[in-house]
Amino acid sequence: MSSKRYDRYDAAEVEAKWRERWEASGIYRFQPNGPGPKHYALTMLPYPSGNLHIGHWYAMGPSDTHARYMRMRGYNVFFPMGFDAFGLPAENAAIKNNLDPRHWTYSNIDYMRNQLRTIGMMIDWDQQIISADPEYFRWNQWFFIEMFKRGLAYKKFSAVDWCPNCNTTLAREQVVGEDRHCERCGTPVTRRDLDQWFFKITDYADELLDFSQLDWPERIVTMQTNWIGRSEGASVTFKVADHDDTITVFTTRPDTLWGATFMVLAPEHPLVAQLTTPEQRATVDAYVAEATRKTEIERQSTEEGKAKTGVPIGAYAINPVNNARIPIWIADYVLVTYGTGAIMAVPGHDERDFAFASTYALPIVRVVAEAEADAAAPLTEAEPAAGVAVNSDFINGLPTAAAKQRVIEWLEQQGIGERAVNYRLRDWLISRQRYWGTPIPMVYCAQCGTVPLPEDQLPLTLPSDVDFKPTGESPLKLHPTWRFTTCPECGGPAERDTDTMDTFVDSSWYQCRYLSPHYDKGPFDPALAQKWLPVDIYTGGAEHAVMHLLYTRFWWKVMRDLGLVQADEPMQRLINQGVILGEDNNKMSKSKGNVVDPDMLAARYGADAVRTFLMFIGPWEQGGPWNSQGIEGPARFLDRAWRAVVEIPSSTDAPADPEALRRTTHRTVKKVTEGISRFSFNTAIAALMEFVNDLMKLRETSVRDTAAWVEATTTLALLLAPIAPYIAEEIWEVLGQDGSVHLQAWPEYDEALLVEDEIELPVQINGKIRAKIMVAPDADEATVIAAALADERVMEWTGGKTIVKQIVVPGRLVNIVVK
RNA sequence: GCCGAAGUGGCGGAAUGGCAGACGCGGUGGUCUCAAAAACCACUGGGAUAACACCCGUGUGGGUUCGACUCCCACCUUCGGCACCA
Repeated sequence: MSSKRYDRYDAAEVEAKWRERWEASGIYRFQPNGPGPKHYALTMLPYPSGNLHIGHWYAMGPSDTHARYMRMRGYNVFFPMGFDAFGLPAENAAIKNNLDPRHWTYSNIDYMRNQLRTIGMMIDWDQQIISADPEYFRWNQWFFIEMFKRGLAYKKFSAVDWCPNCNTTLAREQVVGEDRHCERCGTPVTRRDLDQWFFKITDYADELLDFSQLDWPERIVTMQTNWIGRSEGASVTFKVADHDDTITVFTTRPDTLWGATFMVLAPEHPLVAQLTTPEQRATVDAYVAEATRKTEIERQSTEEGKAKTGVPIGAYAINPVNNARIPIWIADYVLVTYGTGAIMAVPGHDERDFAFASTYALPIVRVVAEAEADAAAPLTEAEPAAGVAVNSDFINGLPTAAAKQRVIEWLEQQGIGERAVNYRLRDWLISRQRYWGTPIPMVYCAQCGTVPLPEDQLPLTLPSDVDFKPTGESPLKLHPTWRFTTCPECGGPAERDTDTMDTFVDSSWYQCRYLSPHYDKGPFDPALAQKWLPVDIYTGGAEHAVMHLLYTRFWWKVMRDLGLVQADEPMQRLINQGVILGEDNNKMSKSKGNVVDPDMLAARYGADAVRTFLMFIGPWEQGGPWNSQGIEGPARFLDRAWRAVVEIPSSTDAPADPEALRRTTHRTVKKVTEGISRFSFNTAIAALMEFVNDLMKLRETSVRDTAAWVEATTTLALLLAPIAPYIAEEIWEVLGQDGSVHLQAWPEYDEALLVEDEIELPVQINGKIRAKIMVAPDADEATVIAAALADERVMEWTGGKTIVKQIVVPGRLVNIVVK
């Protein structure tokens, strides 16, 4: 042991030292062909807002801990980082402060990269990607064109969601909440009719519903499943009386066709205008106008089931099963965006139809009952439950499931319907009327139509001399020259698409690009992709459940179908960390004044302490409130760990058992190993705290001069390495060990050392603990019971009573049941 | 309304059928100091007691079990997600 005195651990100094040394020695460099099985650990890349907040630390520190742990376990770990650099804040800053979004973004990135370095992650910055780099977004454009060629990218004129604050359209996933507000800024969206680009994610709807190859949180699986919203049923075509037109509806209950007593079209349904009779024209026009106004302003305020409104259009449809003339109505409870925008109304067995029929005195017929005999039972409310068909001709008596099948067969025979599946999922709208994104690489030519740019014209970059005005039109459209070009096919005059892509495009495939960020023969190097993809563990927030996490699965499947990747899913395992709240238990926000500044904390306590505390707060997946006093605990713990190793005790005369220390060491290895491997960082740290507490006591005993002490302290450094990488490295160095602690193998524990010579066993009488006995851990049942019954306290409780039963759980307890 | 998760000391949490409250924060008392800070030591769920014994205790009410924070049923509360999806 050196005679040097280490009296204070100076986190700032030590951390700065190791940051430099690590970077100089390149211990975190990506080694694509290095030894060990590959492990690709990925954490969601940050947006370069300009400042790293505590939530970033919470997401990244523990991810880094697990990645470091895997590396010490012998895996060749890739744990990259980059920046999701396109997006509105940069452009809004441009408008507000007259700053170039490019400059704003890239200077933020430089600043944040330094903040990220502070955390102490094992990032190889040579692998970084920045999505706003032309060498990156060029491949967004390449993918777009590939998808266009395969019909997976298409342009459509339709009613779309518009955020009046962000001044752009949004994808359906990006409109949230009851009031249908913009996911980004919270402003309620409106509707606009626009010509926009879509990615055909619905082509993959069924495959996206298959989660069998994923180890993802149940919550996310459920959210995606609900979002995709598959429902099975039939499409049925109704003739319109005295018209050549037909109306097709989607129903999940073809078995209730005999109960369809009217039909309802969405007010926006294209046939409304043609079918409305002259007498009804005025009423219908007024209703349609009102519905349009409502949808634009407040959409459907879903005051559950209340006040369903509608008007008849004067036309009638023919119910194909019984040739009944049923009136056609329009009502805004039927949505033009779902199914065919038209329904057959079965008031007897659908709550909404029942409410509507009740309001407008339309006939209600029972066609499902609990038993055939109940065919005439009155209906006082809708009965959507399954049963048996009644009043339904050839399906009478059939249970609902069989009845559905029978009717579908009949419809198919008649040629008026077929089995059909409907999804709630809509295609992904990716056009954005903004500047700071990937330009859409398409050209519109009067002669040749819509033409993709040839590959040698990629990347199509953004002009820098742009006037940023929140006009609702893309600044690219207002640029004097940018949009004007020549047609790649005929060479004639043509115009570019002036919208840019949704920034969720950037993050849909970025994990592939990290492997070869400067590769220029394709989106990524296929050899590296072959070895390193898919991602093994992906960590990040759950707020992306039906946006990024759905888009990236879709994108991956497209890449697979393009032959770029092999697996079926992009990220094997997903862990969602929780959210760090302010001390007041509210979401951190500047306006609430409850924001915690990680830079300040790192300066005061050290990055190690901040990391450790964040992991110690509680289960990572749960998040929780910050506690500015709470960080003192982990800070003290690290300081004590340091002192346990370096402080020279005044005396080591007190006797102690080195074997007991060895057992403690090995038990700690087991607990920490189990904790980190199941992302239960808090219990791993608690085990280390106990260990350090023990070491603090034992350092003033004779064990300090034994091999057991050396084993304990080196093990401490190793176990601490993934959690608090700086202090672990410093301890490692002080212990005189060679190389970096981060290049060492994770310690193994010896099972034999986990066993105590003698254990304390609680003895219960009738399920209540009354005594404790000392026995050998492997003592047999008879021995244990004998020892228990011989115990003085046990005899007091059993005296004069009959022993009915004796339960011995080896190593855990004894229970004696008496009467 | 539907779906999902969660309710444990003053606080964050631990224990997933076997000693409830590990570990940490906070608190109380003490040591050191001229004093303070830091550090260290002891105690810290409630009742009761001089102290022990003992009794109660994991949202509420039932149940299963030798034994339940843990499993089952019903309910309450909180937080998320979806919400006229035919």
